[in-house]
Amino acid sequence: MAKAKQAQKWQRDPEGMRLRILEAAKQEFSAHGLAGARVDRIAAKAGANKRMLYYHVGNKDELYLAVLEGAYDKIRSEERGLDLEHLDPPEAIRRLIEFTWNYFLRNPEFLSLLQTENLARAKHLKKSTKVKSMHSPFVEMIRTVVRRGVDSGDFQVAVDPVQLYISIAGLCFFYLSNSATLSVIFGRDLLDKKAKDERLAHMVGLVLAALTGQSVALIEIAKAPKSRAAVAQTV
Amino acid sequence: MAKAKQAQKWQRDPEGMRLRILEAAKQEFSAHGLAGARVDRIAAKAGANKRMLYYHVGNKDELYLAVLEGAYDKIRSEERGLDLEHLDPPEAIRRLIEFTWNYFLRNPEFLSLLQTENLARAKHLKKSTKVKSMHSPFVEMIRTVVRRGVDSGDFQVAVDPVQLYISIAGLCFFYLSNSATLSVIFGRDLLDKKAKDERLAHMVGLVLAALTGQSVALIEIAKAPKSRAAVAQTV
DNA sequence: GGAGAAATTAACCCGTTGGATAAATACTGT
DNA sequence: ACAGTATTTATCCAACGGGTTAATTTCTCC
Repeated sequence: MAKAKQAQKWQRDPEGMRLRILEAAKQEFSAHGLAGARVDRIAAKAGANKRMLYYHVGNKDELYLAVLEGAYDKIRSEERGLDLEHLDPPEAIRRLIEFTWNYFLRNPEFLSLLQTENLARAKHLKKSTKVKSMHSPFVEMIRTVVRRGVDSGDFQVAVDPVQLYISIAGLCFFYLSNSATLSVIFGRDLLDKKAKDERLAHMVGLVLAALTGQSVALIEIAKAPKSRAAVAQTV
Repeated sequence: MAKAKQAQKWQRDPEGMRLRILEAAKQEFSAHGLAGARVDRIAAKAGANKRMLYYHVGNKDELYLAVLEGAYDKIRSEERGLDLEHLDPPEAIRRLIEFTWNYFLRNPEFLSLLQTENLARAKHLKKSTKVKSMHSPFVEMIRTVVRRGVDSGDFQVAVDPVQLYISIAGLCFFYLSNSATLSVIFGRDLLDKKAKDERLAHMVGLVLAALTGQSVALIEIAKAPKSRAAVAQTV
């Protein structure tokens, strides 16, 4: 048995163990939801023992909350790196949409976790002390962009930054988190490369057109020849 | 015990029983998800016996699928009554948004069910033969509206009806289905009357502005008199 | 009014699951 | 090298949950 050798690899490594547990838990919770998640599977996936979860993190609920907090922590910290301040307003909005879209694409477990937590009506999140304090300065970042856009004349109207953010997140989130049922309903694969490119173009066009009033590059549906066209068309 | 009397009320009523079971199951599944739902609770809520579920519908999965199909059936049939054909395009879009928004508000279990099913990557829905055939002529309805809008000059650009529908649904869906976590994050109650009114106005403004290019009535944040600032300002 | 089918109930079965107990093993400082 | 602590493992179990078996009641139609 190579067991001995393997075991050696991470014997007595509390930090690493905790991380592996959280990672495995993230996978499990996002794949099966809170009730569907199996503690033993998490343990197995983490190369650990069930008892370890309780030792290092706590019971199932605490484990779940830890995963959730970690997920929020991650996106908030990436958001902080966006520095929309130095872009001209329309470009800043475009970048915000692209970031959100790509983040959701890169982190599908994040979407699942949010869905799971919302099905529970945020019961667990409400208990979190950490998350509340994260209240990212993100909203202010957006508010500033909007204000600058209005001042410069790029935007025709001042939008509530929270509404705008929810709209952008919603456009991205719904498409991705519901792609499974939508694909069945509409009979198209919404996750192939072409479809995703089109979606991004559509969203950027929609939001920018609404803000600037220029339907330039609005919605690209005027499909071109064979290429993914998807491009817009100035009207 | 009034038990005897009560029991009399719906003794031997297969149709009614099936309906009560499905209704109870809808509640349970939307409240707890598939894995979290408890067959016994459904039975109790339906005023039935656990065995009855298996007798009338089948096992837990079949029950779940039946609920899901019922939910889709309901929204599709209501959608058919929209007759957007007789409205001028911008008005038709406004009505579509309002319908979607109100339907989601009136049927929160529908949102939960969709979330649940998407967490399962539509595993069950794919097995449904019924749902696929429902592929509502809804998309065509929207396509027609868009085409008319372009022809009349109301809309500046032709949008893919599926993208448009997903955008509208997404704007409504995300706000409502994620209101629990969003409320925590942003520290506002997103479900009070005022917030909901603002949201509807925002969405209508956003979509219509994008389509027509008229930012008129874009984002209505130009709230009235005494209400708490946060208001917009037409620029 | 009674035979047979349909509907309903009560009781049980048995694998699973979250969690707990206690023992073993590795590491630390002295 | 040894006492004490931190980490890990091997088992156990009581509760629960989905599903089944078999008996009971109610209806229907003759």
